[in-house]
Amino acid sequence: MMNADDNPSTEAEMIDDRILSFFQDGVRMIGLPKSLGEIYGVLYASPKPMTMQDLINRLGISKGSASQGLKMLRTLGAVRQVDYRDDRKTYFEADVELKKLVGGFIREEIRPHLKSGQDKLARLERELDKVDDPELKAFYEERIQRLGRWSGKANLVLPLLQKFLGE
Amino acid sequence: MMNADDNPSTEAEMIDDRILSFFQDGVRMIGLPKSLGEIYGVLYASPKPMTMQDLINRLGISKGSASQGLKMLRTLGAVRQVDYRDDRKTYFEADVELKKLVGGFIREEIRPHLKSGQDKLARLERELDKVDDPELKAFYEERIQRLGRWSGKANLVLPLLQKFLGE
DNA sequence: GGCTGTGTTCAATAATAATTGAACCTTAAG
DNA sequence: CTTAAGGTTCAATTATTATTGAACACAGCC
Repeated sequence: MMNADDNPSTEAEMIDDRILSFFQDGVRMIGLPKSLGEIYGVLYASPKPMTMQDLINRLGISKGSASQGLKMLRTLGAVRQVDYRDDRKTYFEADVELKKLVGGFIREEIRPHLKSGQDKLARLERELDKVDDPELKAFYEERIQRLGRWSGKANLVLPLLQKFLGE
Repeated sequence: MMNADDNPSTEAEMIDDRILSFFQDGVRMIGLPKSLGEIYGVLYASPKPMTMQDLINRLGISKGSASQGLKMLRTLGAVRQVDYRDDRKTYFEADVELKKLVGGFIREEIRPHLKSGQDKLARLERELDKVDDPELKAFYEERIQRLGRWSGKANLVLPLLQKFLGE
C-alpha cells in the first residue's frame, strides 16, 4: 500500500509521519490493526479536526477502511465527532488522553476474554467431582484454583492500571 | 486441523481439554500464537513432564510447530526442560507461575516496542527546532511531550504490574 | 421526483501470520 | 562406520485477519 504523501516536503509533514509511525507500532503492540494506529496518529498530529475524506487522502486508504477504523476508534473512545464549520461533513478529532485508547482497549478486548475465562473455570470446578482418582483430583484442584486466583488478580489490577495511566 | 483426541473419553481428558482451551484464549488475548497456548495448556494440565512427541500426539501438530513452540515458551520462561528418566529424550514441564508467562511476554514483546517508541520520540524532539511557525511548533511540542510522559509512565508501571501478578 | 455528496455494510480479495514438512544436524547404539 | 531417533531450521503452504470496492442507505438541493 502507498501513502498519498510518500515524500513529505515540509517539516510539519515529516513530524506528522513520525507521530503516525509511533502509533502504528503502538497499536500493534496491543494487537489492534495497523490502520487504527494510522488514523489515530493522523488525528493526534492534527491541530484541526479532519473529515473522513481528509484521512482517505492523507493515508491513501479506502473509504471502507476509514469508516470502519473511525467506528472502532469511536467505540474505544479514542476519537470523537466534533462540530466544526457548518458542513454536511462530519469532523473528527483525537482524544489526546491516551487513557481513553487504553481504557477502551481494556474494556472492549481484555475484559470480555477475562470474563469468559472465569466462566470456563467455574464450569471446570463443577466437573472436578466426576474425577475418581483422588490424587489426580487433588492435582487438578490445585492447578485450577491457581488459575482462579490469578484471574481474580488480573481483574483487580485492570482498574488500577487505568487509573495510573490516566493523565 | 484436528486433535489427536477429539472425543475425550475419560473425565481427565475432558478437564485437560478445558484447561487447554482456557490458555488458547489467554494467549490470543496478548497476541501470541494459539499453538503456544495449546502447548502450555497441555503441560500445565499434566502431572508428569512430557516429551515433544507426547505433545505432537496429544495436539496433532507437526514436529516443527512443537519444536518452535517449546523454544518460544522456554524463551519466555514459561516452560522448562527437566530431568526425568534416563532417556535420550528431553522432558518438559510448565512453570505453573503465570507470572513467568506474563513476565516473559512483557520482557520480550512489550519492552522492546516501548523502547523503540521512546527513541522515536527523542528523535522527534530534536527535529522540532526546524519547524518555523511558532504556533504549530508549540502545538507539536505539547503533543509530543504528552506522548513522552505517557511512555515513561508505562515504563514505570510494568515492573509493578509484574510484581503484583506474581503469585 | 431525480441527483449528488457523505457515510455504512459486507462479500470478495489481498496481506499477514502461523504451520507444515523435508532437509539437515547430533548423538548414541549396534 | 552406519543407522536410527531426537531435535532444529526454514522455505513453501495454509489459515487468519485486514482491506478493499461495489452496493446500498440517507440526507439536502434543484
